[in-house]
Amino acid sequence: MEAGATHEEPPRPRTGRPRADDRPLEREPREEIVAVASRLFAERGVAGTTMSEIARRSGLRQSSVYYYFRDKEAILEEILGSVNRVVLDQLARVNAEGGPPALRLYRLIRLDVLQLCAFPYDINEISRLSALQEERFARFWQERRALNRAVEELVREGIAAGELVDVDPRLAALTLLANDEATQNWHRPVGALGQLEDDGYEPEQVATFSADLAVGGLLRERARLAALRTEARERDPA
Amino acid sequence: MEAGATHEEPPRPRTGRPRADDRPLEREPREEIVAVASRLFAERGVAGTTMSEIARRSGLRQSSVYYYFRDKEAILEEILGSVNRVVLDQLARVNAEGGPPALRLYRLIRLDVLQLCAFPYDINEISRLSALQEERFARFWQERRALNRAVEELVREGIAAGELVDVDPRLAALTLLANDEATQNWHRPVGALGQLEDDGYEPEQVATFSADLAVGGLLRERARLAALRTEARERDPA
DNA sequence: AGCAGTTTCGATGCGTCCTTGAAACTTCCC
DNA sequence: GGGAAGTTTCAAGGACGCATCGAAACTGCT
Repeated sequence: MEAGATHEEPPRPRTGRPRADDRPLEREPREEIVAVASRLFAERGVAGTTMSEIARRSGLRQSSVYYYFRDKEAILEEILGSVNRVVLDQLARVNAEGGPPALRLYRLIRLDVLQLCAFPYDINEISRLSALQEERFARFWQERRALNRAVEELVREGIAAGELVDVDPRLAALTLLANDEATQNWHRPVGALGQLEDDGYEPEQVATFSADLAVGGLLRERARLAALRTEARERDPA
Repeated sequence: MEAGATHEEPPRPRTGRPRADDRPLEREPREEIVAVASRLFAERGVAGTTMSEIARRSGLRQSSVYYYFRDKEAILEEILGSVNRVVLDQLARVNAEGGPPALRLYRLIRLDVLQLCAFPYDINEISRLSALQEERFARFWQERRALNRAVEELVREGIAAGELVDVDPRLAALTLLANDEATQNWHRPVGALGQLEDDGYEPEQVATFSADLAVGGLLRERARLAALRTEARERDPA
């Protein structure tokens, strides 16, 4: 992990008892488990995903997963640890680059939806689970609240600058972020909401449309929207 | 149930073995179960709700629930049977009353959000569950698709009439309805997303804001929005 | 060769929940 | 009063999934 050897690492023999399932492993077992679990959680929900299944798809036996994670929720914790971080980082970057609030808001929404399409999760179920174990998911909620405050501030700035119509910034932030989370409900790479014949819209289309709708609904001069869209796409290519 | 006696029905002695829990029952056991389950499903999810808990809150023992419903999902089926029906009925009424497409769209969104705030459910979990048993939830999805098509048509009309900007009606319908379902993610009468300090916005505020944002984002002349809002509120008082 | 460290396995205990079946207690009607 | 029908309870049967434990199978070093 320290020097060189970034490509074509020769499959150095792993220490420890060999697996019963002898598929060659592509990445670190821990990462593999997280990737597999992430997908399954989104597809079937946390409650609906068994440790057996996670193990099976990771090329392990059920009990071996416990070598890497204390329990199922430890896996979830790891997944949730990065979800909001990514968006918060993007936000920081967008704010650092500057530009009018409306543009920054547009960019953030678009990026948020793209991120959620790539790593979907059911905010609702997360919420229910974390209600049971507040401490364990404290960080997730803390970052989620930070995101809310940031969007709130963005809206506030936009109003002050005369770019956006006069709305309640807090209510707007809550609604905008909830809408982002909703998008992935029906636009899922796999499985869910398959009942909805969603015609396979690409994440890019979905993200752009969501941003258009949201910012379009807040902008005083709708004519500016096209310019915002163009600039956002240029600055944040997929 | 046939004639008169709509108020102050004397608690006519029920036939059958008396309950261990001797609270007087306010409504038909079946209805009581549905009401209780509906609340619990929204609060903890279907998977997270036990038949024991449903029974307990309905004043019954666990196994007695099976006298009324074959299994847990039969209760869910009953709940989902009405969820979309209500909105579809409202839509039919709105369309019958006529008026410009933008107004009808505004009214529908507002009513939809109000309905979802009153009877929240996790569309995501429903989707996962129904994927496992397609037939049982066929009606729900059928009606959900009808709703999608109706909104699509509304948007199409609005564009044709020159009221709305030129968007993909299908993508718009999917997004708008998903957004409605999102609102209840954070605006819950009880429990969920409590981590989000949502300042107790009233359903009316939430619904109006959602409709403002959505229709505002589609309307060519944003100046018309205030009038639409006023008229919608008059025609559909809470 | 042998010991230490690492990774995995198989078996098992435990708890939880769903579901069923037979019996108990009630009112209703003949 | 007695049988029929309706409603509920108690008790028990399964199924299933989480989590733990001790042992097994490997590498690497001495």
